[in-house]
Amino acid sequence: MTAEPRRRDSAATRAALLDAATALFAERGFDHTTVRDIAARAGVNQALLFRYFGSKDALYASVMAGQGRELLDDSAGRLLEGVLRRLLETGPRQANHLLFTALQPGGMDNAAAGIREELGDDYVRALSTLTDAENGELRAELVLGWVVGISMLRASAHRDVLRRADTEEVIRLVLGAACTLLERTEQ
Amino acid sequence: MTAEPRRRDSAATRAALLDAATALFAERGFDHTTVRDIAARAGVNQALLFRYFGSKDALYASVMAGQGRELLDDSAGRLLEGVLRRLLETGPRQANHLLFTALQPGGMDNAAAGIREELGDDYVRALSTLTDAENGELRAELVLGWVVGISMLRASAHRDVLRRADTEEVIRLVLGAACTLLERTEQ
DNA sequence: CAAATATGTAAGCACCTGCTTACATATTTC
DNA sequence: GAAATATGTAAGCAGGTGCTTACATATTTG
Repeated sequence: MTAEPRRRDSAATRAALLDAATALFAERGFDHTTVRDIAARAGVNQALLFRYFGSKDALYASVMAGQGRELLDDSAGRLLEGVLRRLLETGPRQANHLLFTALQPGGMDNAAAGIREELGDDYVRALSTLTDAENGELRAELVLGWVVGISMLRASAHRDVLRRADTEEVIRLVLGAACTLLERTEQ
Repeated sequence: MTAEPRRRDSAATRAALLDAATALFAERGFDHTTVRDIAARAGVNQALLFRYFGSKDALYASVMAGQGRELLDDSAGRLLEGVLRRLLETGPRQANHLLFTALQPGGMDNAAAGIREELGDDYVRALSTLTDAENGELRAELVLGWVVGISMLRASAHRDVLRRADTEEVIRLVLGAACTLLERTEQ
């Protein structure tokens, strides 16, 4: 078994491209990330991006398919708390979380658009299980919106109140307010 | 009395450009609005955009200076309700309100960046007068984040729960939850 | 009226973008 | 080992972007 890295390894370069794209899309958003940026960070020729993924949109779709649901890994009850904690604990640099690049308007072709739609639905569905009010979907959507907004503000270059704030304090405040919307609190 | 429109009128074309830019930035965001789009909607030659405003960034700064504070026109107590109502009552097309284009990451030069900073501060300052908790600023920032997130979700192409929802119902839910943050509370 | 100035127009430049092509070199297959 | 294939590289294309320039025409000024 030769453990030496092969001088050519399609799987490795594919993975490097995916990692670089994930990081850059999260940092800068879709529009402000160029295929040359991605290839450079991956240490790879940019033509390979198109050989392995076909287009920038398709690469974005791959990124979202792999990473977009990471925040959903919590049990239903602790979902909101888990989402907030992960959001608040990520470094300021990647504060503009991937999920929320999906909400930016315009751009994006149909392949990527399909992924976006599913993703939002998944979060809303998970959140709406937390309440049995008749308008549970709306309540869940409002809570999702809160998380989105907090993420946006954290990513905003000039506003640092949220970046400097204590994680536990933020979680306490948000959960306290949100539980008036999601009637069943964490168990 | 010549009430006839003059064949050449710098003030009028300047205003037309400003109006067109305001609408397009709100609809599509900064990046997805081109100077040619703006000039076309204004019915004006695009070179005039640069004669009257200097650059696309400077035009954006002018737009924000003029319109960005429109949501602030309410008395302090009713601020949140007023902001929400205006937000929810604007047509879906311009749902991506101007204020929130300012939160998109990257891009934007220094002229525009200065305006953005002030703007957010104004909203937070207005909101933080509503609570006397020691971390009032953080609480205000969280509430601002909620408004931002709701606006983002409304603007998102594929999610229409918030667009179809009853305005009064949304306001009732958000105010009910937010008052646990902004009321004169414990501690 | 004539000169000076303000306003409008068409064309294009320099740069960046996603993407493609032609080719070189490594790796596998027979 | 030779042919076939997989992987990497350099260069460039077509289209879009913000912005500039050279010029035409309307309006104001003396």
